[in-house]
Amino acid sequence: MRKKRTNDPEGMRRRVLDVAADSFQARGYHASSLGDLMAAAGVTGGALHHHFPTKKALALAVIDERVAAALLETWIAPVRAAPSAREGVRDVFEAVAAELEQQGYVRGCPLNNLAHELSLADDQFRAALASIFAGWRQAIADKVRDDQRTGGEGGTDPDRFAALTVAAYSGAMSMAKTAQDSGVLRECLRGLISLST
Amino acid sequence: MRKKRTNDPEGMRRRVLDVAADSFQARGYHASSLGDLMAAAGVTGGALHHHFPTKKALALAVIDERVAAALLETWIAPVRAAPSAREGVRDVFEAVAAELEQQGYVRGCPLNNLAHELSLADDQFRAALASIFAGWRQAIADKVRDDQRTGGEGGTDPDRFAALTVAAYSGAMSMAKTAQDSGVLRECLRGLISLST
DNA sequence: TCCAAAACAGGATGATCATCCTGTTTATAA
DNA sequence: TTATAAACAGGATGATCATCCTGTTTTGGA
Repeated sequence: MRKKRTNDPEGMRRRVLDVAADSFQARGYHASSLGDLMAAAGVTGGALHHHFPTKKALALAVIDERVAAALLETWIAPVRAAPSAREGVRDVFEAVAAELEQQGYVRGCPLNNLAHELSLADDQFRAALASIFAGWRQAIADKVRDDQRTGGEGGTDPDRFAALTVAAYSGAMSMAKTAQDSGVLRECLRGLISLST
Repeated sequence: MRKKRTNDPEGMRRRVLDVAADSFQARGYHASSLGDLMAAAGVTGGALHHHFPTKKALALAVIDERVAAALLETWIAPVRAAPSAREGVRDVFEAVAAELEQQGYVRGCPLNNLAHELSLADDQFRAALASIFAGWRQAIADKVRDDQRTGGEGGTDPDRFAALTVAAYSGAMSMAKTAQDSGVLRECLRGLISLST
């Protein structure tokens, strides 16, 4: 019997973060036990504790590295790349709605899920989540300002539009998750569009 | 030493529900231990178990009796009593914002807080919360239809307006809670109004 | 008055969970 | 090669928690 082991700190860290991000979104922070995460990731207690000394440290890493990245990928980057803020917002709503429809269930927005459970519990959690919200809003507002500089988009207040968009999306996802029906997303998008044209 | 005790089933049930509703909103369902609730309500384990056999039963009672009642009081009744749907919505937003400003902190919307934590965990929770959301939207949509019947309110789609309003409010409260700043509520309200006039 | 059921008391129990601790193995740099 | 730290293993521990159980008191009806 040969003994073999290959140390792979980055890979192990990544696997734990993958499993934790998934479980936190599906079951929430408190309902996700470290034992479950260890089993799901195929990681021992010692390894987990080495990379993340506490559960809180793990959650902060999930927020900083996974939740922020997910928002960048599904919202911020597409809006920046879109021809206009309004078109970008519409496309993201529709893309998310389409994805939810084909997967058949709604787990909600990772940012909102964690924000509700953690922002009152711990100020470090709160601050980390708040800064992601702020970056989200700013990306949309900046895009509106860009549109205004290059001719389009009349007198829309960029910050108001951004706040309303983020709020409408977050709230729509809340309802979609609770009803397990992504139709609300499209309904809210139509409301946003029909009001602003 | 005289022994005295006055049975007060309704009062005891009410006190437990008060404490539980408060704690569920402030700390969430999982982070609220029955021991804490017992201490805060001044109730023994036997009494608690007599009125609510399980923690889940307690939470369902909180949802059905307290969360639903809170929404009726702060949203549905004011909107129904308002001269128009739009004015009702605006007044509620402003009333809530004013209340949050004077109390100095934001605990979020009880319905949304519980919806995020519980709707994926248990289908009975999910269904109870979803029906409250549905009633909320319907009350607003009905008010719009009333307005249209009595002359006002042009071609606004009642269901779209209701969905957008509830989503915007829920999402704005999410952000306000995470940022601990009620300003977002007013910002979103301005966005809603400026788009719809 | 008497009795059965409801209301309440308070401790027991077993399971769960996050953290910690003591080792062992692998990588790195001198 | 060797020393040192990082990476990993796996069990121990103590605390917490929801539920249950046995017993006592109160209440309302017969």
